[in-house]
Amino acid sequence: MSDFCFRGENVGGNRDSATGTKCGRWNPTTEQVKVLTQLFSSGLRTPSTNQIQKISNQLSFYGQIESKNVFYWFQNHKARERQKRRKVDKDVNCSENSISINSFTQTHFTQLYHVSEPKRVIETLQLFPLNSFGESESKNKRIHGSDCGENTMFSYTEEEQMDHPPLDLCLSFM
Amino acid sequence: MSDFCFRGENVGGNRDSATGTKCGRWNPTTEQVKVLTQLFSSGLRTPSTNQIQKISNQLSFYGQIESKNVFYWFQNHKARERQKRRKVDKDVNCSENSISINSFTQTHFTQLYHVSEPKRVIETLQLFPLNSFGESESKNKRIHGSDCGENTMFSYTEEEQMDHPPLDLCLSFM
DNA sequence: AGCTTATGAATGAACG
DNA sequence: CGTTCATTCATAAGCT
Repeated sequence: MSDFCFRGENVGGNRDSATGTKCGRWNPTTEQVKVLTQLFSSGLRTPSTNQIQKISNQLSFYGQIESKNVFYWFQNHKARERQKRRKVDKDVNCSENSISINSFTQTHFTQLYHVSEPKRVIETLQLFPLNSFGESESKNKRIHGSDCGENTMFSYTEEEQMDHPPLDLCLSFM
Repeated sequence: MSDFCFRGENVGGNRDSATGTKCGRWNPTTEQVKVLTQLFSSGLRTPSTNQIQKISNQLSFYGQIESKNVFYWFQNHKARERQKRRKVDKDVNCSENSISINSFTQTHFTQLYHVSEPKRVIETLQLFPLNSFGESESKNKRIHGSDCGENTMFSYTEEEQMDHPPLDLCLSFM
C-alpha cells in the first residue's frame, strides 16, 4: 500500500521554483520532514526565532524553505497532535451502543489534558548524530497516525546521496 | 436508495477481505451519509468537538466510524460547497498578494485575504433543544473567560421514520 | 479495463 | 493556541 504520500518531494534536486510546479506553498521534502519530526520528537515544540532561523537555514539545503515554514510546521504539528488526541480519546467504544443514549450519559469526556509534556527539552538537543543518521526506524511515523497500522515507512534510500551537509543542527542550535 | 446496502458495515471491524488490508479509509454507510447530510442541511457547518463526539457516537450504530471521520466530513463538505460556489462565481479576482513576510514573529501578517463570505447559510433554525439544560456538561468554562454560546442549536425535523434506532441526535446534541 | 468523478484524508497557511 | 480555510493527495465508486 502506498501510504507514504509525499507529493512531489524531490530528493535529488528540488526544483527551486518557476517550473512546472506552482510554488504556491511550501512543499517539504522528506528530509525536511524527517528532521523536523525528529526535532519535534526530541521535545522541541516552540522554537524561538533564533532556532527557527537556524533550522530553516539548515533545511534550506534540502530544498526551498523559509523561516515561516518552520514556524508554521511546529505550530501545526503541535496543535494537531493535541487535536487528534482530543478526538481519538474516547471513540474507543465500538458501535455496540444500541440506543438509550441520553444526553447525560455522555460522561466520558475525560478531561485528561495530560499531554505529557516532554520535560521542556534539554537546551542541547544532541539527539541526532552529526552525520547521516541511518533512520533505522524510530520516529518515522506519519504525523497523523491513524488507527490502521499506518506503516508509512519511507522507503527511500539515501545512502547514495548524502553529499549534503551532515545535519549539524545540533551544533548550530545553541 | 438501497436501504440495506452496507458497504462494509461490519460491526466487528471494517476490513476489506478482498485485499486483506485492514482498513483503507472510512466508508460511510448510506445511513450515515444521510444523517450527516441532513445535519449539514440543517445549518450545521462546523460542529464543535462535543458535537462531533456525539454525532460520531450516534452514527457508530450504523457502522464503524470515528470522530475524525465526522470532522473531516464536515470540513470537506463545507469546503467543497464553497469551492463549487467559487467556480460558479467566476470571480476573476486576481488578487496577487505576494506575501513578503519574513518576520512572522514580528507581527501578524497583514494580509487582507478576504474572500466573499458566502452569506452564511440560514442559521435561523434554532428552534430549541428538546432536552433540558445539560447542566452536567454545559460549558467548560475556559480560563479565557470568553463568552459561552457556542451552542449551535439546530433542530432538524425528521419526518420519515427509519427502521433503525430513533436517531435521537437532536436530543443528545445539546 | 482504463479514465473520470466523488470524496476521505492530510497538511500548509492563516485567523481570532 | 485552538480553530478554520484552502489546496492537494489518494482512493473507492461510477462511467464510457
